[in-house]
Amino acid sequence: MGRIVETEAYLQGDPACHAFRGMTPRNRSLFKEAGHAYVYLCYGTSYLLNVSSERRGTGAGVLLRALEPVAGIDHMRRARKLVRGARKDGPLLDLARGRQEERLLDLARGPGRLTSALRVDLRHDGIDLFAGGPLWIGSDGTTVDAIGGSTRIGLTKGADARLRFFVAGSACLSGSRRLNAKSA
DNA sequence: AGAGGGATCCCA
DNA sequence: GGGATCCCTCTC
Repeated sequence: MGRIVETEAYLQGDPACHAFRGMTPRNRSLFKEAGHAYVYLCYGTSYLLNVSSERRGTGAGVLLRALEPVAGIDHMRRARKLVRGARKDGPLLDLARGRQEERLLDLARGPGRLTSALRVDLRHDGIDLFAGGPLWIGSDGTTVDAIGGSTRIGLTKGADARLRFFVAGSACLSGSRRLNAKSA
């Protein structure tokens, strides 16, 4: 379990949004009612987790880019060591091949690390994240002092839109120092 | 900063 | 069916 500290919005009519050219087999979860998972494989190396954010039929979502680990730290550590050896056809567990222990604050810092730490993959694509399922989002009532904003990371199209949002001052943010300034 | 990695989707 | 593209990560 972790606290979401960094997100990016992908809107209707946004060239960077996977739904920009309409519904396809891959992106169909983005068109679900707000609150459903859209998971896809990025660069052949990382699963990325998004949350659909509009009414059914409108393709838009929010990418979850970083968590501050809260509970289940050991599970995350173990999951993060599997990245290199985890294949569909092979055994999931191969701790001996894992890298060295990772810093707590880095466990879910970055969208690919986040899914790696939580073991999110294509099985979670399309599920309702507010229905008490195996992967879920909720509130513990925590509030934050300030939300920062910046341009989104890793894009060519739509790179100027300031649609990245983060908990100002969090130690668990991905992105550069400059982008993580309160208002970059 | 460079390589790896694999699915996806557009346009022949 | 080819090829550019991609919401990244790790290791050097």
